[in-house]
Amino acid sequence: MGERTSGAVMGRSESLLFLTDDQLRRGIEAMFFAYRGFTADPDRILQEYGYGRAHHRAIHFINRSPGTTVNNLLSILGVTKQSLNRVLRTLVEDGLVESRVGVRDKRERHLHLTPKGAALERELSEAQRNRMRAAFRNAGPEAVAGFRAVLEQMMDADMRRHYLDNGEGGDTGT
Amino acid sequence: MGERTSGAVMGRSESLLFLTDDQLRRGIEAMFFAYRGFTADPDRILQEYGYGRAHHRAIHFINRSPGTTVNNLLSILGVTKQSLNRVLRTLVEDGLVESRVGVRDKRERHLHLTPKGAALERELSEAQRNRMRAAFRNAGPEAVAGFRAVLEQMMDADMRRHYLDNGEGGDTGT
DNA sequence: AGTTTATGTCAGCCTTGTTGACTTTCCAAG
DNA sequence: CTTGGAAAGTCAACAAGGCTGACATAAACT
Repeated sequence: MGERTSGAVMGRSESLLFLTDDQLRRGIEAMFFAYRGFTADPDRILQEYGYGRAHHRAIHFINRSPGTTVNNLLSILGVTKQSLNRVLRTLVEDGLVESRVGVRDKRERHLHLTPKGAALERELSEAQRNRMRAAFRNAGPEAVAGFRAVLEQMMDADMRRHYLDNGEGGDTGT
Repeated sequence: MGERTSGAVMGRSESLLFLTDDQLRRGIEAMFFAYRGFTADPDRILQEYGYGRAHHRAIHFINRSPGTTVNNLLSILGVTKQSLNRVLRTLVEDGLVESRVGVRDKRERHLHLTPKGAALERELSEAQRNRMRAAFRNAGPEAVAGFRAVLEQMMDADMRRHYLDNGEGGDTGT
């Protein structure tokens, strides 16, 4: 009985019950099940249009940073250029994304959503935000702060950069 | 300017800043980047063995519920039996999983990890727990409670059942 | 002029999901 | 005892979306 706190030895310190193996396992499963819920609604919508999660990711980050380059998108998404290109090509062909040759550096392509692309983005993000909003509302502001704190710690360091690069926030105005 | 709180109209109520569209978008990206980190370490290990994430999921839930049936696993993982069967077959062939014919109902197969399977499970979950532990420790117990509260709200209702079916917990012993 | 960078593209491979069709086993109800 | 249906397994075919490797082009940099 009692708590196994694998790894570091800790001398029966009271306040570390949240680091027991069982608590960690629960955290792991929470991530697994929650991520499924998190993607479920957009996935349903995407299916109607014949797109997949990869298209959603591209659309999301182009919308977040209009005019972003292919290279920047690659470093955010962490896939190969061949993989991204396949997705991007269909989005351009279908008229959801516009690829503009760079002005200062003509090698670069700057990506923008067309009105049609922006419309799909709105549909997708609305569905996802609805679920997130319900979860946030039911859990309360304190929980939301904790949620974000833990997730931020869970990211790879180089991804945290992309996450913090916008919004930043810091204090929530307490 | 000011906060757009899409969806429900709310009369400038102070305490709902955490429900602005921008906060929700930040939450969405936090999930995206964190899930990548969450799976990164196991993915690296699995690659060495020639397995994928699907194998990890099967191993995890067989370990959590030894003797579980294929059908139960299917409802937890939410994939088709063909998909699961392909993964399960390789795990059985490779001697990581044992599939025992049911005693009471001989149609059912009860799944167990072999010592070899348990060893891989340990290696995988240790890597994943290490990251989770570091995130929990850096964020603190309050944040962990919030993290779990939000994730639980984000799950589909029928998945919450699988999540709560073990551990349960409720209070963290305040 | 030569090198590096940004992008695109072709070809082929793998994992992991899907559907559909079919079989075997075996419990349980008629 | 027979039969219906559930549980499990299998085969085949397919698609999405990862990957590697090789190669092409244009532009920028040195």
